[in-house]
Amino acid sequence: MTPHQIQSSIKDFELVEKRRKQIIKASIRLFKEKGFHKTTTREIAKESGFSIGTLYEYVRTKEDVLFLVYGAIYHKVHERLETTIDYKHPSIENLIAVIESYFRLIDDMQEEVVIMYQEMKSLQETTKTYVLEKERELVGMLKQLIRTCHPTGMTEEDAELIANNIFVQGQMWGFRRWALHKQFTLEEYTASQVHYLMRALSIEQVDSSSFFK
Amino acid sequence: MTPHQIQSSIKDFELVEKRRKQIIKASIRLFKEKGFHKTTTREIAKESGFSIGTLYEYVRTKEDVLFLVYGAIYHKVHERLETTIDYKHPSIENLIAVIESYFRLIDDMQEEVVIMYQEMKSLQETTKTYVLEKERELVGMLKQLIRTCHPTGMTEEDAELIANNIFVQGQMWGFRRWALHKQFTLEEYTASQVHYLMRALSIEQVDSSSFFK
Amino acid sequence: MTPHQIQSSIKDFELVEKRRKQIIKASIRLFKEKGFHKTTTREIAKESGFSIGTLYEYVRTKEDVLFLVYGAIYHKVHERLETTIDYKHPSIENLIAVIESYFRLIDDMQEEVVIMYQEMKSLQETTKTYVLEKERELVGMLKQLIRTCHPTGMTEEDAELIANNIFVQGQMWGFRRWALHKQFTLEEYTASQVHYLMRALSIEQVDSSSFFK
Amino acid sequence: MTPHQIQSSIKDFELVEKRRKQIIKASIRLFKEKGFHKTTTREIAKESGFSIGTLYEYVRTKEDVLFLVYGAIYHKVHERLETTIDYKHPSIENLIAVIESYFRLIDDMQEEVVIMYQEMKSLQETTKTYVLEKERELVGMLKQLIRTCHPTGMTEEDAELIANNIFVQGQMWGFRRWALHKQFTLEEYTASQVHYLMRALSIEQVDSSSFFK
DNA sequence: CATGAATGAGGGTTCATTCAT
DNA sequence: TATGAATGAACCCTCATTCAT
Repeated sequence: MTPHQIQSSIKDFELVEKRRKQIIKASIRLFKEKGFHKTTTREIAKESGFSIGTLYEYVRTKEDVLFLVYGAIYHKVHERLETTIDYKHPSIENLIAVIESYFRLIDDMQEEVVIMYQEMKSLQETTKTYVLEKERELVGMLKQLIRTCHPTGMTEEDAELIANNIFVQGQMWGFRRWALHKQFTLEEYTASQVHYLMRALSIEQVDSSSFFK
Repeated sequence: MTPHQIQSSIKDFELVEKRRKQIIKASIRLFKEKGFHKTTTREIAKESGFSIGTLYEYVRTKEDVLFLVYGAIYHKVHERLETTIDYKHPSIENLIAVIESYFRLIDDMQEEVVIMYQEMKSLQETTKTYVLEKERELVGMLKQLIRTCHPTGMTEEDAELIANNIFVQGQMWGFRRWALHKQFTLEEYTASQVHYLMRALSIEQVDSSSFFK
Repeated sequence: MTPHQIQSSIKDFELVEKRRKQIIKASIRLFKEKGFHKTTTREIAKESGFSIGTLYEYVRTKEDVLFLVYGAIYHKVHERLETTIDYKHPSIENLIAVIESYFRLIDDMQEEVVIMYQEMKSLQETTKTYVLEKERELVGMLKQLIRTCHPTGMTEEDAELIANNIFVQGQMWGFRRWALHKQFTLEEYTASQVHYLMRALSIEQVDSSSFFK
Repeated sequence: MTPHQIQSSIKDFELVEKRRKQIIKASIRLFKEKGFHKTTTREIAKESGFSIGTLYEYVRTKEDVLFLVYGAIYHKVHERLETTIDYKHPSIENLIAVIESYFRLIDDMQEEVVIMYQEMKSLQETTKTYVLEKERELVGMLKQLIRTCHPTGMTEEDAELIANNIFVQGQMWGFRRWALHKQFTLEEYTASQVHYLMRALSIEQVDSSSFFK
């Protein structure tokens, strides 16, 4: 199941898209503030700019709303990775660029990241499966890049671990900002993590990024 | 505010302790299964072995229960770090031992970790403050060890980052097990993370741990 | 008020008739299956072959639909009695023929009968009045026939009672089929009821009907 | 499933009985007036004399309430038949007495009878099965009496038919009172139906009942 | 101290009806 | 005439919390 398959009684496809965007935007705003459970469907409807009845024309259940939000977040991340990864000429430089770009995206979406981690238990099995699938896909993209760009090659497992580390370090910036933001700007955080990553990968750090000189 | 300050109408302090232990145990079992929100106070009372009325003699609100659970979890982690860290003779070997020990604890408490991440938004401000305080304390312990054991010294910031990384990598083992457990045993995971950490810290890996040879 | 007086915003009378026939047909199908209350206006519109908006061009409220259905059912029964009753030469034979014919109609309309009995409470006062009026009219037709065909005459009350009995026995075949259809075919049921009726009326049963020999 | 098996979260069995009696009484009052569907659970609670929350301590769903009502009605009828039927000395006189007694009961419970017929479609399969089962049982009691008391014996089918007729004629007095009560008192109605029944059974009417002389 | 019956605010969802296009 | 998106009152049910026993 994907977010696009959520049933709606509205026939006009473009309208569905438009309204769902409204719903997603409103929901993120609300979920950030109060969490999924404490947000009522009425609030979602109101913040979306229409009535409760209308909300339920575009969504079957409250959980659908959460699913829509997940879908939107993953879509954003996927898009970002997709456009930044240089599949044709994988390189350490590209890996670094991808990390920077990914961290910057997370910085923009800080709260969304928090939502993702907090509400997974609220999903039913089918939707949870989809979400995990999506996560795996994203991590897979990083992993692939790591393997192909590493000069001496890496085992599947090592690449998996590093990819997960990078992925989570990105999210960390979102969900542990109370711990990190006092000491780091985004740029510093990124630079440091990249720095340690390069060392971990035993790669001579080059001046590839604008952050190092 | 600390968990011990939660008000109870019962005078007998030991009884309070005993009952709260029952509550915590029961709650963790239930929260693991269905999450905090979908668990009812009635269920908590029943699983704890007494009536709903009695539950409310030892706790003022449902949130208190969550707070009690958080307190118990932090206590466990704190205790573990406390007993493993060798304050008198900090060393890389000790750091590795601490990491191993911490990861092993997380492995035992996998679900508890999930609970922590999922329900923070449910906490009210005062309790949330306490929880973050506690986290900072735990990360601080790691940070301190890292700084003191590093041969050439580290900046405050670098130590903070590394400590956070380690802390989160531990939790990762709990909340991303669907991604990691297929490829790694706990031992492999620990070994790999330690391996990369050592490289990141530019430390010649020694056979200090039972996991390396 | 009669079903024909239900207001419609459409001017074209023939179109109104046509659309209402569609509505009635669709509604009966749906009411049979799920009852009036559990059938939604949207479903009625869809099953009728047009949009919800269109439905409301031909009907003012959901209750109007029910009223339309009642009207159609009564019309059918009325028509049947009308064409079978021999007003000019009332006779026991004709009474029997009418009963047979009526029972056969009920057999065809089993579910419609059920609908009638189950949803009367849903009607508002004005429509309920109409429905009861209609019932009285139908029973009156039977009653008239009974009085005129009885050799020795009957009191008003006795005829009323017998007419009601016959009327209800017909409906019984519809709404108690779970009890009756196991033991009787329609023919057997009719024959038996007629048989006992004749005895009750102290009439020597003749071979008037195809069912007796 | 029987009404007694409806789950309740209340442990005190006697209290459950008491509260359910209140619910049944209140519900009958309301269902009579507005029908099952137009009666809200809040109204039931209020009329029962307690809060909506309390209602749901004694009943799981609104349908349970309907089921409780059915159960109560059947219980009454069953009890009446049970105490009136003379199993040891079945006789025409006893049959007549039973009919009189049954009709009188129906007269007392007129509205309840209406409820029964109108809301069956609202029952889910399991409860519907129970209800039909109960009906069969009641009709079966009448049938048995008819067979055993008839001087020359009757076929199974004939007894079934007559029993159903009697049963439905009783109910008729309840649900067609708009048609019958103008012309008959209960006593007259009973007398007439018994009169025709005796003729139908070819039994010389005796002065067995107080209604004939 | 323990019990569990009672409470009622509030939540998710439905659906008859309207009205601009 | 026909459409279908929009509306919001109202429904059923849950569950944290209280309090008399």
